[in-house]
Amino acid sequence: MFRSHTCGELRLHNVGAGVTLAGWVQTVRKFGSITFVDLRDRYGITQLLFGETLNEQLDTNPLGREFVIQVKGTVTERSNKNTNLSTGDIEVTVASFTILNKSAVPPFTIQDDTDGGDDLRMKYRFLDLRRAAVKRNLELRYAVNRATRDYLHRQNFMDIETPFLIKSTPEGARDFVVPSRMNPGQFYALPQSPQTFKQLLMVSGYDRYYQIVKCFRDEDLRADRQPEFTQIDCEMAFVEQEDILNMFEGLIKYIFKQVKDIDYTEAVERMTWEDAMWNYGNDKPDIRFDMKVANLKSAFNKGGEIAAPGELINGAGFGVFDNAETVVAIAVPGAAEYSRKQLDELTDWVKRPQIGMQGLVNIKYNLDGSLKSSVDKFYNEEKLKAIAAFANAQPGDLILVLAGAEERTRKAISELRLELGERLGLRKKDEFKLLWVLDFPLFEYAEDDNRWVARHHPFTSPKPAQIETMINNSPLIENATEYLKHPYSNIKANAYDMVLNGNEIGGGSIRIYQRELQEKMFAALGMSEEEALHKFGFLLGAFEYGAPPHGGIAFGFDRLCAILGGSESIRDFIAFPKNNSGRDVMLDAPASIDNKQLDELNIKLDIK
RNA sequence: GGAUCGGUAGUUCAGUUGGUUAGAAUGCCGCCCUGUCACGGCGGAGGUCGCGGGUUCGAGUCCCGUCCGGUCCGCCA
Repeated sequence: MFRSHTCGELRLHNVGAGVTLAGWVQTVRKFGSITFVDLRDRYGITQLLFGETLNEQLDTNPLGREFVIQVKGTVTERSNKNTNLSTGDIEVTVASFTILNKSAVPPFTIQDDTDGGDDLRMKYRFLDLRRAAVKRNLELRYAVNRATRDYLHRQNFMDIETPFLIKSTPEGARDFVVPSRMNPGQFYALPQSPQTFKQLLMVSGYDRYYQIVKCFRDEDLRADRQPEFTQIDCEMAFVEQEDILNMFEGLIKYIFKQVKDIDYTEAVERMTWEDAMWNYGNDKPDIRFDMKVANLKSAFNKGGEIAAPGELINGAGFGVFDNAETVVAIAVPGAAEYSRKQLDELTDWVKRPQIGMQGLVNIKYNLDGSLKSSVDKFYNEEKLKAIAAFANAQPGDLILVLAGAEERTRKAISELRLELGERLGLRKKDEFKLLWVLDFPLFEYAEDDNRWVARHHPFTSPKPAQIETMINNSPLIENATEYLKHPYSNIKANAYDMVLNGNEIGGGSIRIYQRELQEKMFAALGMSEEEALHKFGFLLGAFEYGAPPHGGIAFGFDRLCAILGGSESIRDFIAFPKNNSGRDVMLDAPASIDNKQLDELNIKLDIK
């Protein structure tokens, strides 16, 4: 028997018991003739006491950090207890020990507050994983996994595996490709998601499917993006959007309860995509705090008069806002006291190339009701007051105004809102706020190709009332600059995103299930009939054999875990993640392969 | 594809306007220590300042190039 107990389970009631423990040496503390050793395994730490009789043996077989040892001894009550340790009431007085394996000195300390940098920890990930902090993340991940399976199983969902070696469909993200040795010159693609397979499963009658599954996308990475990542992929037949929303807010609430012991009893808020963009400048707003975006453009008319709040007047503003396509503002609560330096710093912040604004106008709405702005020469106090009213500002608030091109400005004010929310401590890590964003546009205009692309994916169904609009209008865009006037711009999709604290954690749609409509959709995306058949003939064919109405959703599993764990980076929640450049620094992958392999695959390299 | 920050001891970092022998903490090694748990005390070893080139009497420091890493923009149906 290697061990009778783990290093996390011995308590006072075990005192007197003879035990055998095995684990890693965390620390050695020597005091002349006695030595304390903290023994660590997955379950915890137990203090070992090596008495005088073992001194000679310790001298000839010294213990170092991360040595793997086995000890036999007796559980004894400590004279000095350690309240920071679950096993802190006891220690094991060692009778004999065996070094099972030695360890080189680890390149960083195996502690919560390790001295190792990210790069080093990734290179020695197997050591990093020994740290309790990382272990807790993986435990949380497993808890989310278990809760998900538990809930979906009880709702009659069936886990069905779908293939990883599939066909490339160059719509959307870049595919990872795998050469086929048996089919020279041909390649598999790794799935960006099991999308078409789960739809085929619906046609096959497996009306509730799920899979916690790896997906692959060959795009540039971020702290919250990996080339291979995990989705909770779900699909249901015979459902409407409402059924999906209910089923999956149930799932998330169940996960909250099981993993975080949070009773999320209130209904998940819902918001249309247009409202999200209008009020937050963002399709995934963080609604833990208010600070809504005020659209000042509507506050001015051509003559420079200011309209009453709520009264919409189209036309340009005046002064510094002349010619601006969009003028937006946020009222930052209690920030009227910001110093000149702080305001300058904020101005620099929005001028960074990542934000790309020309400048930032500020209006201080002082507690005494007076107003002071960076544009006093353009606006008298009365007008500033009207702006403040438009921005829903209270005395003590700082109103920040951005002006410029619609898309960029809206994105910038959204970033500014999040930044100030962060600085004011309004984005609390332990507060969780869910949101459904609904009614996304079906199409997006792709400037580069002058054509429509599916905003979600090409299997998403339009709102039923707008199917006619799609069928009866040609997708051709006569005048690229006026694509917004094309009827397709206004078609909304049966698509929905679930947003948690400003992060998109899941998205899905009610799918198209009739061949004709699906063909029409491919055509709308500029695909020829031939092309559509070549790429998606199998799906179109399947739709001819009794495809049921269906829809689904996919959650970003890694990201969900990271948010529940209070972290920005999903890497901390993946056992063996890749770095920023898609490299596994431990394996040193990707790597070149030898010529024999290349020959077998009929591949010749021509590296530029 | 682009922006930006960083690369100095095993590790995390400091290093002034370019100026004598490049420091701290921690880790490591040795000695001492019977109640520690971030143990403590004394001593010691440890450096191609990422790499290449340039400016200079002199470069860790300035310039150019390059490699590696972080963050972000583009991209991610």
